[in-house]
Amino acid sequence: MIEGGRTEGGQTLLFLTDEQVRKGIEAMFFAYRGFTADPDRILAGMAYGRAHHRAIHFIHRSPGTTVNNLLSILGVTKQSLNRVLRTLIAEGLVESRIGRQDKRERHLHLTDEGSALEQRLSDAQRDRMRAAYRAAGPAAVAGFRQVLEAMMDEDMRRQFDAMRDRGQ
Amino acid sequence: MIEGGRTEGGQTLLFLTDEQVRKGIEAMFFAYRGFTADPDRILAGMAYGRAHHRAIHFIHRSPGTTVNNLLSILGVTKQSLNRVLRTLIAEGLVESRIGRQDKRERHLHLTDEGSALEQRLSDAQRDRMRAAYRAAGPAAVAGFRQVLEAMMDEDMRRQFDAMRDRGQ
DNA sequence: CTTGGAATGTCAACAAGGCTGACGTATTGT
DNA sequence: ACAATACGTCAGCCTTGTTGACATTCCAAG
Repeated sequence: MIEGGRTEGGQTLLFLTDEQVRKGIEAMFFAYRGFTADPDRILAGMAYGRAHHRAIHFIHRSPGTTVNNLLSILGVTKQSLNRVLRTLIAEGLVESRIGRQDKRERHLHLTDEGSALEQRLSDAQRDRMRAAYRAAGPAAVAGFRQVLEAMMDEDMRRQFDAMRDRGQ
Repeated sequence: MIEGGRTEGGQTLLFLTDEQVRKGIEAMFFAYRGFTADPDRILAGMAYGRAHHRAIHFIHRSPGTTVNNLLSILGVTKQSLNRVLRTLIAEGLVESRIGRQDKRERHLHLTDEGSALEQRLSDAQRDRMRAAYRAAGPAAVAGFRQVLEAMMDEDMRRQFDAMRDRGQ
């Protein structure tokens, strides 16, 4: 299906037709829809959307992160993020603590209620991801991650790799 | 990194920590950003957006497709799609031909100008995808596709597989 | 100690692109 | 003749992104 060859130098060559690459593009499109479908369904009833989910996810992932840090991870403007954070704080899902060293900074934490929602959302998303992983097998998962990482922008890859170090 | 085992029955078991699955989720998030970044940049100057890109892509992919068909592929309402199609038709990028057998249907085609834009957009996106494929290697690409397909909703997978048959 | 700049918050206005609901018009099939 | 289908359109709403302008608070350098 996808042909690969090796030169003497050991460099991998891929003989990819435009058609094969296009299938990859479309797979990405459809898969991302599935990827967001479950959290979207959960959030549909509430006054929250995908933007709230993303904020909650990364606050959960990096408790105490600053607004600026979150900004660069999410890749949106502070005004856009602020609107989301404001509602989350007002609704008691997120707590914003003034920094101790630098009192300009706000450190963000999930409240118990926020953690509960995070759990609900990520459970749904993780279930789907886990099912996909199981269906595809370990080798496929490794390849999946490799291609995704190669598809990121430089800055994002750095962010991602930095999070890898801190993670697990 | 990701451990896999096999039972006697031949069924693959994956021992995935929540952490590993979460990394997959975040990889998906960051990669999708990269995935759309290039077309977004191109479209930023024009009066078009991601929605126009998607319509153009699938009209290019299935010339003569009907509005209803496009609707179910894109997963949006007809009002939403109509807004996009209206501008594309008005700007002369898309042509809408009344069906011959069923005159209620409109068959959509790209004009030369529409094809030119499609080319620009997909060139950028394909370059990135191709680079990622090359960086990751053939085995990784196969795995990538397997996981993506497993991540889709049922209906979408059917759509996708149907397009596979017609494709290449 | 003053001041420039950084980090944050907030207001206003706007646009893209989703959505629902309602309605109109051809056309087709029963 | 009539119901259903395919499509277009108007109106209004929501989320989430954008820019621009401005206030506040604080750190750090002069």
